[in-house]
Amino acid sequence: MHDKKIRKQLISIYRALFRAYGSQHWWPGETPFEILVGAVLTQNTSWTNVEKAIANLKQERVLTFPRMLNAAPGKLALLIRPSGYFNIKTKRLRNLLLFIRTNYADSLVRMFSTDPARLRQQLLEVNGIGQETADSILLYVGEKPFFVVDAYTKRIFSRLGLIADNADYRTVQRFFMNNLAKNVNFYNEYHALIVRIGKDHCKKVKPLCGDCPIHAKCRKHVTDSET
DNA sequence: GACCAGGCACATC
DNA sequence: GATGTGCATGGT
Repeated sequence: MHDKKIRKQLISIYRALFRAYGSQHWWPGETPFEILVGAVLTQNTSWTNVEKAIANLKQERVLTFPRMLNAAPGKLALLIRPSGYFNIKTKRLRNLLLFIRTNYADSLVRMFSTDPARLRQQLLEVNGIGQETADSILLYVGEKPFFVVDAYTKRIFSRLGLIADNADYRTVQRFFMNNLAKNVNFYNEYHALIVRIGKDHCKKVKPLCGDCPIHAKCRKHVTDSET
């Protein structure tokens, strides 16, 4: 196989991004619980809106496990309103917390001391927790080496010709995890850098590749696909 | 005023 | 199994 070439390419893309943007210091959040909540709130939502919601939660002092679960759902919904989908996200947050209460006695430490692969399966059974949210929780809260795949990841790496444009989540995740060392800090930074460049250069319709760090490859692929 | 954002579940074919 | 739709706020 040409695995070696692909690995080198993935590393060189990472290096180019890191040179351009430096460390992203992810996940933005002060406590594991804040990161956990942020993972749900940011579903299909810009982080600036999530920040407003989290600020509300902090101000009303409900950003702890017991207080959030004790809060009236209506009040919780009101506080997270700026992050959008506030009714469904209220349910999702409560589903997640109730899952942790039932299975791990309100303890994130206890939760992450179980087998990570098994925990991933459990998280996916919680209504409202899909693959990206589960992996974000595992990586950024639990510090388990799961590569997080998001819309930017698929967009960028399919444009680079490294994955199929219709590849499903697990396929893309395996692509990265089979070709990169399973290292938490590395996965953390790589995903954060992908989001960073995605915001600037990889809009849905027209990728803006003017000064993008992986510009040459990116432009080449875009040119190819438009001809 | 359209379009998009660090998804997910559910309905329908 | 693929494809479509509701969920909702705030920034560009």
